[in-house]
Amino acid sequence: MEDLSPFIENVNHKTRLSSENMERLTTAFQVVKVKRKQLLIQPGFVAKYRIYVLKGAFHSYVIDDKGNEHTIQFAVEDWWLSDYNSYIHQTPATQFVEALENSVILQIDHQTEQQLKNANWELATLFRVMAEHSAAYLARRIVSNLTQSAEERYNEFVAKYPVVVQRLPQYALASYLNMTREFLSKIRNDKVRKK
Amino acid sequence: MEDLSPFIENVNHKTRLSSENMERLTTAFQVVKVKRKQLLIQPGFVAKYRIYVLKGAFHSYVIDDKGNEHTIQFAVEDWWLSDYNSYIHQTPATQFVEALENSVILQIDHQTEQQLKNANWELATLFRVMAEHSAAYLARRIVSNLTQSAEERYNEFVAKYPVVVQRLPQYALASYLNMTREFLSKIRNDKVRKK
DNA sequence: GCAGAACGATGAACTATCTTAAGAAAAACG
DNA sequence: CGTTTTTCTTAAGATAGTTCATCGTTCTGC
Repeated sequence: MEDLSPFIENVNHKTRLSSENMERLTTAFQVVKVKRKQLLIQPGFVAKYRIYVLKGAFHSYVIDDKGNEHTIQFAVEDWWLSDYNSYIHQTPATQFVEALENSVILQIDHQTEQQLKNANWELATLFRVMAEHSAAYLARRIVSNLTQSAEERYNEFVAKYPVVVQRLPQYALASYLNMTREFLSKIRNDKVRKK
Repeated sequence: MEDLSPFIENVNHKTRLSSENMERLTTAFQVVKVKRKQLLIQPGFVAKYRIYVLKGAFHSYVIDDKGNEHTIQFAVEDWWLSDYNSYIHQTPATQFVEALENSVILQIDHQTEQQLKNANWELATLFRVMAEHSAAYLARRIVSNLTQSAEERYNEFVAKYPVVVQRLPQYALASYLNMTREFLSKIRNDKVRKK
């Protein structure tokens, strides 16, 4: 049996739910174990699930015309993840969502989410707040990509998520920060030498 | 008297409202005329309003440490705009929102929006759908910034918003596409010569 | 615990994009 | 309208970031 308390706290932090509604919500999610390298979402298929990470790490990425992989999003414990375009609009995904470690997730499928939102005020509010927070977060990320140099973006990420950095493969972090793995390697090393 | 029909259609396209609720919604917005160069939102002040453009054009931008302006977002007729981080979380803004032309907007203040969302199911749904669409849109934009070259980003923008391009100052478009005005100028000219 | 694969470091050559500067064109506004 | 201000173009030199190729290291699955 998995411990759902991080999930419950995460949700209550967005909007306080009555215990019946929390019960409704948690039973709407399934616990799923996922092996490293396993794909949860693939281009061409509609993203059926919204995912919450109980344990482990994921990244979502696209592959461009030249065959290069670009990490769009990370998720470790207590983070949410999907291909939002695909999930929200129920259109075919363009992203891969892949486990970076053996992981345990909670997932809710789109149809169940719709039912909850239509049937229940508090739960509708929860999903609204989640969408608002996502939008605000993505807007911040766009600003940082528009205004900062590669090195500044790296420094910001390290400052914000010092623990996460340790767990991510460097090539994935590099492409998330919009630079090559080689250049990230150089940045890190220049930093060490300066000391 | 302004014609609100584009606004009404825009809203109904997101979620169908009963006529009473549409009435509630429209009366919650104020019509405001704005002169070119006028600022609707400024860094340091909390963004009080969510803005819908009835007529005219706007851009939001930040100014970085070196004094360079970066356009984050455009809005012409039938688009929505704010500093979402500031508006959603009611924290001080980091962006300017400036009129590029003499314009007419509809605006709703944060408190009124909260009241509508708390009092009314349909209207809460509307704002949820808006947030979901914003998040999905911003996610697409991040992907395009991560995977495309400067020229590809420009081509995509022209293909998507051919009319809008005509109306925007080139310096604003350049910074929105994450390049210098000079480089955008070069791209456009190379294109003409190739013909 | 070992073999094979995946990952990270390094350096040299290269290129996309930026910077600076100055003049030309266009637009704003009295 | 005319003039003042803003925006756009051009071009040369500079640089942040990429590409490619290679090698050592670290995982990882069996």
